[in-house]
Amino acid sequence: MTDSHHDSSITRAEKAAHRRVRALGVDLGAMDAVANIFRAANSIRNKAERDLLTRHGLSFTGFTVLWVLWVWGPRESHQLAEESAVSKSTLTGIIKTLHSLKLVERENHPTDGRRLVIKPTQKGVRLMEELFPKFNTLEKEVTSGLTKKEKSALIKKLRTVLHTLEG
Amino acid sequence: MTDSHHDSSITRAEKAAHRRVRALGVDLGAMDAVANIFRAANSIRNKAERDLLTRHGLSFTGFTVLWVLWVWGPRESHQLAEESAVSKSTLTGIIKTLHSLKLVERENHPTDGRRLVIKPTQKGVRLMEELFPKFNTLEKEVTSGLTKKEKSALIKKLRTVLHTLEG
DNA sequence: TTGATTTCATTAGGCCCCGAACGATATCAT
DNA sequence: ATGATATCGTTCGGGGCCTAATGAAATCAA
Repeated sequence: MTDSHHDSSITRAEKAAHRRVRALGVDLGAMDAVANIFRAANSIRNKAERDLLTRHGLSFTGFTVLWVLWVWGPRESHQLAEESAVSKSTLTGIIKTLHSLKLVERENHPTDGRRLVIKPTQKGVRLMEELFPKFNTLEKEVTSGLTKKEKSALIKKLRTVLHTLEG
Repeated sequence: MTDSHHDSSITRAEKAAHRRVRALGVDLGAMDAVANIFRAANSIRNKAERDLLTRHGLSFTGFTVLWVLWVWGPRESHQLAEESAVSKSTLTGIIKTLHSLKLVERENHPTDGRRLVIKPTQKGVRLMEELFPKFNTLEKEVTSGLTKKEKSALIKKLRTVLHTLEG
């Protein structure tokens, strides 16, 4: 049906949406692009939680925060919130959960009594060393329908969207 | 730096992540593809809630559910949950919220006492007729860095990911 | 130095989100 | 017909998620 060997055909939901909005002068390309970004993100998140994270008591966001700590090392709370793309109050709750799992520690800032430094524990580091390769395997699986070149093209387009949003 | 006129350069966060996992034999293309899908979805969701939905008392998911009802017409509860990509128990809460806003009605199924039919109210339909064009404008904005052809290519690749996940 | 302002993390309140357990209804077997 | 099974939506318990309000600590002003 297409010139590709991958299955990328339109879904029933998309067809119905097109029918509904056809008369409204809508940009269907923009609509489908955004809708499919959400569908893909939801699907991948659910799969990761189901197949990998829930058994360790981790939510996807908890995993993300621990990942950021693993990549960047100990961080102050507000930096960690920003790099994890959650609010400070959300982070308070996440850190509480991760702390109860003994995956992170809180330390007082050496000179500023208001600030908090979060660092991964040895257990947290070990968990990421175990989990991250498995997570990457999952990432490989869900993108296995795309060639290396196609993945690069996808990444580039998504970055363009992000730069548009930030600019 | 690239052959494109759009800004799609790598971010500081991506560079740090690459440094951290370089030695682990990881598929960076798969990693960046998935990470950027999440970043894009989060950014667009936040923007839509902030600029458009919160003032109407709608969450992004509430908007999605109302959108599904608008596109498909009255739906049984379990269908609506599936098409909105939320669990049944989540839908119960969403419907409660939408009902308190007088945007949807619940009706008993004509022959099966267990089932529930959800339908948008006139107010719900009017709100979608007002909101959807604005939402599409936002969709156009966030994808304005891409040509029509690039949008098609993006859509196609995301559908491939979704078909891989479902298959 | 001490009062006002700023900048931190946390709490409070409200909704979203899930799986598991629950009650009600429908269906199937016998 | 009636007991067992399956299928609905809801409730419950526990987090995630936000903004606004709060309280503690640092800084600035005079």
